Amino acid sequence: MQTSMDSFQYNWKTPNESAKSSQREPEQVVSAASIYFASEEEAIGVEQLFAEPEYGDIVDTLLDFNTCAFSLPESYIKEFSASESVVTNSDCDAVQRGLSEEDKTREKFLDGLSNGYDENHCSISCEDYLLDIVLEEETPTLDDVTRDVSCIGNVHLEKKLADSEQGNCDVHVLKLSDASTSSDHDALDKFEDMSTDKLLEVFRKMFGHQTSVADKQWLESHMIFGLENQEMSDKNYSFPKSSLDSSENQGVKVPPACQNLLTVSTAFASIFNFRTKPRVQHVKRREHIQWNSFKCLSSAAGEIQLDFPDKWDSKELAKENVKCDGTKLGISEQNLKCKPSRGGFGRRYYHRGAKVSSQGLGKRNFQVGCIQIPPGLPIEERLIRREGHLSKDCRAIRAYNSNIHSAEAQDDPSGTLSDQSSDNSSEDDWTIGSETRGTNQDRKHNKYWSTTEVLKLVEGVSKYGVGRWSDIKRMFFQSSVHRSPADLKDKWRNLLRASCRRLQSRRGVDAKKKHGVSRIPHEVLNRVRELAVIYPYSRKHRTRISPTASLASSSNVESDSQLSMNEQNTLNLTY
DNA sequence: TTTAGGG
DNA sequence: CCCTAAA
Repeated sequence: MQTSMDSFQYNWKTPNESAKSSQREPEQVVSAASIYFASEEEAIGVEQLFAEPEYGDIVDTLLDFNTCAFSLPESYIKEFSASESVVTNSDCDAVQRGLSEEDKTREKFLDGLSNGYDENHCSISCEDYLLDIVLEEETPTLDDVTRDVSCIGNVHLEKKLADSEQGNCDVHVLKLSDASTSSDHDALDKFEDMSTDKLLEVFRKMFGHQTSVADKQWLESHMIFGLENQEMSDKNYSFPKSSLDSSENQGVKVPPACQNLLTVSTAFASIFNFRTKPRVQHVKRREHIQWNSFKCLSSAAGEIQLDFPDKWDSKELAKENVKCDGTKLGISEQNLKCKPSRGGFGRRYYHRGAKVSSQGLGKRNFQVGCIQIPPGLPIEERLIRREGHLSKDCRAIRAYNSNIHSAEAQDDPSGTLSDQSSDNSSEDDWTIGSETRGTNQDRKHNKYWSTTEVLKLVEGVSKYGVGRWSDIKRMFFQSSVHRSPADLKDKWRNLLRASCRRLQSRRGVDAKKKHGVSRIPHEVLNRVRELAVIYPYSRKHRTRISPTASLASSSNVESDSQLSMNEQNTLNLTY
């Protein structure tokens, strides 16, 4: 059986020793590691842990070594646990004896260290600790243990043969600071005078618990350090002057080198105190679809700092949110956008930082976030239908539903509608306007206005006047679900513009006629103009029209006379 | 909810 | 057609 040490990546033993020990008694190669705590707090934490009754048995033998092992990956821990690694030079059997018995206890001990403890944190602490460990390949002399002051900011791990005559028992001394050695020569001298047994006894009195570690050096170091910690606590964590090598250390200031020690010791303290260090909470930026929620949250909270994407405009969204298209995944587009970033028709995306008004979202309370609709699940349009006018959300949902039922008609079921027979003729000559424009499925319908519809609109305006779009809709477009009062208004405005354009530039109109864009009969346009005179659209609109109209009238006498003539006709017209 | 008006 | 402010 190989020694556990051999598998340890750090070469705890010199090759010589390793060979020696494996030659002799491979299974009895033992190592002991001692930890010198750099602060009293840490030492107390360990002491308290050791004082736990259930751990009392293993404390004496496994404690220090487990401390090291715990800093290692689990595999190492297992290996360490498997090998009864801590043996005193005085009693190697004790460990073996206790091991089988204390196996469970030790596991519990190790579990306890990590129990309720964030694994990451633990490993981080251990990593930090390990990073600071510097192993010495050379076998230090006895003097090194006592004199060596490696305050280079690193833990100095010294491997030492505690007793060359009992070479099968290694003692690894893990020093966190040199404070113990150089400064307290007095104490050290005292301890040196003691016999090992005496030291053991003193140690037990000092620390209040039993230990089977009978290595003299180990005992001395621990006791000296204990004394030092006492001193250190009195000085409020300022290191003893002597402990800080040559440079004088004044007051509370801790030299950088020793800050490292504190770091290390903190790692230990946190482990032994079962305390979790406060961890930095990272706010991860999530998918774009949820980003708006984050944004609103942040604005609500006011303090949360988020990593906003640099680019949050239409193009990025269009690229990255393809899957988020409301028509594809049932996510209402309205919830993805806040403010128009580009004009025109078609899909629009919104700049960051804009507000979403409740109006834009309809009645429902989808202020932020998105509507997740399970695929394949149709949505009840009626729930959000408003009086023949489909809300935007409803339209998006309709588009979604129409995707599901591909064969379904574009019109709504119309079961709620009263009469449809009246304008069958007008619906015949609808032309789908945007079919050539790509997939603008989120638009309402893209149906060009037919001539009959325009006539109906003119009729309605002549009857109700301009502005009573709801009435006109109710009277003349009752069955036309796709024509909302707003649509009528818009169409009227367009008609008005068209009529003015015609006066303004005959060439432009002709060109448009060539392209088939305008198929509105002249008579209709003239009639529109008449009505515009009778029913002023609005002051703003008039001011916009009037200059052109006056211009047209001045340049074109015929149209002017025509206008007056039409005015006359208007009075006689009965629709 | 409807209308006006900007886009 | 869409969107929003205002009524």
